[in-house]
Amino acid sequence: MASEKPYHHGDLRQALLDAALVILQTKDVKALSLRGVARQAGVSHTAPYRHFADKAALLAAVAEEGFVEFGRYLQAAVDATAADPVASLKATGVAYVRYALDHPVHFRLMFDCHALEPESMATTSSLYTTSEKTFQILVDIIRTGQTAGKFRPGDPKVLATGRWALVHGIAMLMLDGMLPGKGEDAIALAETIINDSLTSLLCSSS
Amino acid sequence: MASEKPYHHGDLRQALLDAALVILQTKDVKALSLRGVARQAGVSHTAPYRHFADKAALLAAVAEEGFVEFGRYLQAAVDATAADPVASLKATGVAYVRYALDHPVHFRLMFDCHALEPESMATTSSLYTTSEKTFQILVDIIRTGQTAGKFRPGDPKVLATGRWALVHGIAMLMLDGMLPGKGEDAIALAETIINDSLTSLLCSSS
DNA sequence: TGTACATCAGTGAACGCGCGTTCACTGATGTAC
DNA sequence: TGTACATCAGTGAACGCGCGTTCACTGATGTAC
Repeated sequence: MASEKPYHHGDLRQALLDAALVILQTKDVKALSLRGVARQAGVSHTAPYRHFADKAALLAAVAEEGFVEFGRYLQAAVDATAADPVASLKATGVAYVRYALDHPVHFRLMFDCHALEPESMATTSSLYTTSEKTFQILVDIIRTGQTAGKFRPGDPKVLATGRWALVHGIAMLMLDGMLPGKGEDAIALAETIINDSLTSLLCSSS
Repeated sequence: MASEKPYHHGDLRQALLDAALVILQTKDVKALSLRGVARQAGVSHTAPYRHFADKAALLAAVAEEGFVEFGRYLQAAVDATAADPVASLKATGVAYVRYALDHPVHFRLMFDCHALEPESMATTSSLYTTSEKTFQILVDIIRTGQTAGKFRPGDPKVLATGRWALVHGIAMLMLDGMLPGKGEDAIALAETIINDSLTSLLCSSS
């Protein structure tokens, strides 16, 4: 029986992150408190301080975990369309929006955390590199497509930023309830917009 | 001398909204409290209840004021380019981003408020119609451009949504510190992306 | 013009709440000899 | 194998804070006669 809960937890750090995940699935960002996370993990409200310097550090860790999972969504889309950069760009765009709709509160938190004060950069620097990697997926697709002569020339970072902004905007507007449709209808709308706007990237010759 | 502050304020409702504006210029969204607004307005912290049912109602009013000002930014861009729908679309896009960078906290609040519970819809319905009007500016440009044969055919609402998502994404990513550059450099990057992506809307014949 | 009264706008004390953080502590674990 | 001790992980009381909201109130205004 594991009912005899031991004094030492084993891996409280991970348990706290999992608890935060549970909370994010049902509550608002502002409901994500240090005390609430500890409560959800079934531990005293000061225990988290053994594993995180302060609340900001915990939030940054939660955000980073989000980026890792987010990266999986995008990578899966790339893997499914490896041979075709155009299809990859479409698929990652849809995956981007899908992640946001699947994890609305987490998604918001991930980008909120980026706006933290520079002083707390130290605790969040790994968050920064993780999110950088996510963006890199997009840049790589563009570069591959350019090499293959599918996409028009231009700084791949700038082109990727344009795609990024588009899908990020779709995701955000949907989370804020500004666009019509729910669930798969919303995804369908996102797909339409993503595909429509893709022509601006294509080589006119192809 | 107006130093003899009268018991009755005169127009406390507007004064509270102005006070909220002042706070939004320097503080975070979560620092925008009912008590803080009253403090800023130099009035007791219960006085706002004479003019707003609760905190949500005050925030909704602040958000709505934001959309009005936001609409002025966009309309000015349209007016400056009235004859040319393509130029209008570029100009409104840049104006969109500029408003967000000029009023970062307010901008965030405006879209956060939209995600309020349906139960508080009653207090915020005028917020909804105001923000609808703002979107309508974009739709009108597209429609005009289509009539003039500049833009490709298609549901103007869907096309407008694509443009909206793009500029909204740029604005959001910039506010979250995810894109490089500050001030006019940031605007320049936004302009590049906006102009680049415009080709997907143009008629290939023109 | 004057007076009685209803209405409205703003006050200040009080409520209960959850929060982040600190502190001295205790229970459990591992390590050196 | 056994014991002493340092180290680590989690506890629970306590702190001060700002918040949204309620309540009975008081000061000011306007209106009916």
